Amino acid sequence: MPATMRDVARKAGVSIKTVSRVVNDLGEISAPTRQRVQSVIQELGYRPNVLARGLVSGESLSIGVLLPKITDPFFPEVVLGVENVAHQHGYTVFLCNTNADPDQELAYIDLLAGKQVDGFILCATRLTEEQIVRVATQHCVSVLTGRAAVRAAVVSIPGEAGLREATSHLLRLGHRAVGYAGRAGERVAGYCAALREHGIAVVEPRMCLLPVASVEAGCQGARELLERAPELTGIVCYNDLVAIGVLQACAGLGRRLPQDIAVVGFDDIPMASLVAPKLTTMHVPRHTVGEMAMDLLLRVMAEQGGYQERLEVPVELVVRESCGAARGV
Amino acid sequence: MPATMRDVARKAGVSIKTVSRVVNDLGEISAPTRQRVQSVIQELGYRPNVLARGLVSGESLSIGVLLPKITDPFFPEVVLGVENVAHQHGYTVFLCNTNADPDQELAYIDLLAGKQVDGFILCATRLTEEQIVRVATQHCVSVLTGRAAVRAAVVSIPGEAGLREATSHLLRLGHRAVGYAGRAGERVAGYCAALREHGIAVVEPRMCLLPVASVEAGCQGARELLERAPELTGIVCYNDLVAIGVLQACAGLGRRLPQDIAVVGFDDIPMASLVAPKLTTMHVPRHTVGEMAMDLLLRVMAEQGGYQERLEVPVELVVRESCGAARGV
DNA sequence: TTGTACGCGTTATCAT
DNA sequence: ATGATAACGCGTACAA
Repeated sequence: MPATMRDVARKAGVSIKTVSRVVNDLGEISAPTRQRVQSVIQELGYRPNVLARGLVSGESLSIGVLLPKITDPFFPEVVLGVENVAHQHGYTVFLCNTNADPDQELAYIDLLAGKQVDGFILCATRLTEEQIVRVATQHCVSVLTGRAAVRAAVVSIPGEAGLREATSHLLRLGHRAVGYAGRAGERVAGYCAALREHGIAVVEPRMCLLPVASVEAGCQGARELLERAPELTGIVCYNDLVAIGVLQACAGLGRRLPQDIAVVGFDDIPMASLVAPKLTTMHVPRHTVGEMAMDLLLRVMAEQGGYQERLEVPVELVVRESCGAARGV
Repeated sequence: MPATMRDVARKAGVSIKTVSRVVNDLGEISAPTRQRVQSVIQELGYRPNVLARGLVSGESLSIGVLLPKITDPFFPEVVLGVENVAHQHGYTVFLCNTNADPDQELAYIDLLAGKQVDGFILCATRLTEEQIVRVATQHCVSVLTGRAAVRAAVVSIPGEAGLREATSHLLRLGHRAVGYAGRAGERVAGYCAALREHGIAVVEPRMCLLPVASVEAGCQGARELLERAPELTGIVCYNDLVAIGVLQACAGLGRRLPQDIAVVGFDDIPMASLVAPKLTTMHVPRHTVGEMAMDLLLRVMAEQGGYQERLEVPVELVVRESCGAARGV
């Protein structure tokens, strides 16, 4: 059993309150007493019980980070960024994998609320906007999402603008038959918008909507897509995982990159520059994103309620090899 | 402010204890009372304060997972495995990045001890064995390491045996001039052992000892290594990151794989099968490893003290393309 | 079946 | 400068 304040107090021959004073460095205490207490603390290896302290103060100095799955290469760097600033401010982070299941998200929020966490960071949440708002009114929350309208404190990844840029890149390179592979949502919208801007018709068979964004799904999807629309000379993807799957499918089908077909990804995960050919992709500063999310949460917690703000993550096209226009790394 | 037991008790017109009884489902209560209390609980959205409960019970139902950096692709899957079984048993996990710095490890252990965590999982710890033992006597600890002798509860990754197998593979393929790139420790030892078994001299210049195991370090190291020992026809690596770095260096130097030179990695991280050529490597069942570590910790926590056990992780050679003997994926 | 009283380790109020 | 004492929210003896 670890030593308590009482133990220290007894052994030092002072009251509990006095021990509390030296532990919390509250001044109002004589030098000799402080010395004595401090040495007893050392001797007993006393360490304050943060839980008991939290019971009084009402804060646990812990936060919860919810994400679909830490094995998705997008998240580790984000989590690192979150943890860095959290730790800097005295917070510890609970990591929770929700499997992209809203019920599990809700369950975890409940669980952590019971542990009195001071705030939540919801990454790529699958909750409805209504649910998010509800959670945000009951707790301090910062949301990391690609979705457009969320009335909460959100760090927003501009999926639509990003895919618009990616698509435009291919279009500018002269591609006309450009397809899309990935999940539904803002990102396809960006793809469609770019086509329209360039006066190109959006045709259904050139889009392959995937339920999940993984290498396997991308590979399978690309196979179907290229069978359905063999005229494609370019494919823009929901993210890098899908793009890598597309790469594999092309390799299997004997379509060479970038000569026969161009591929663009999104996220710039570490893998992106290691596959062959190196992936052209939209770079997302994931570590910074994590820092932004935590910084934002700190503000939400400071405001204590209903705080709203919207931060846009800067994304940037990184041209590599997979689209035949290598200008950089 | 969330509702407390007292609020519920007052509103339901019963005592606190009665509320406690229904919350903890302790029987000894009449059906109508239970009904009434339960409905008030719903109404007020009451949720037990786990911290307060822990103050009494002495357990927080939280554990801490310490690792160098979650962005190292080895860890996410491990953490997922840990969290899966932790969650199954009612535990929540604090994730802590220690930057491979023993001081930060110790600091985090102290911090989490203050939060009354019930146990720690130390991944790839940089603590000395003495320090580990000390921590393990004060707390419930399970250690994930490649190191040989640690008197604690450990999940051991057989680095020596693994590298012996990797090296032997190249040797069996006819390679004689085989080098090593990576950190010092058991793994080089395995490399040396394999050479000796095959009657090949261990020569210093063929080994490149790296301070860190990263793609960059591997790339740089391989450049130096191949300059120093151009006769090499094979390089076994500390892990896949280093191996991928070696791949890059070879590409830069115009050495083709696997014709000119063979490369073997360790860990079988997701990237390993996505780079070109696909990496031959020692597969480590990382998700299982995480489960093992948490299962072990559960046993340690159950025993309450000085529990020792040693689990060996099964590793397995996966032959792909990078060593010119593709037989599988 | 239900309630009272105390303790868990800490902070905070108010005396002294 | 120092110390009683009452919270904080909950479990557990022990009564009633």
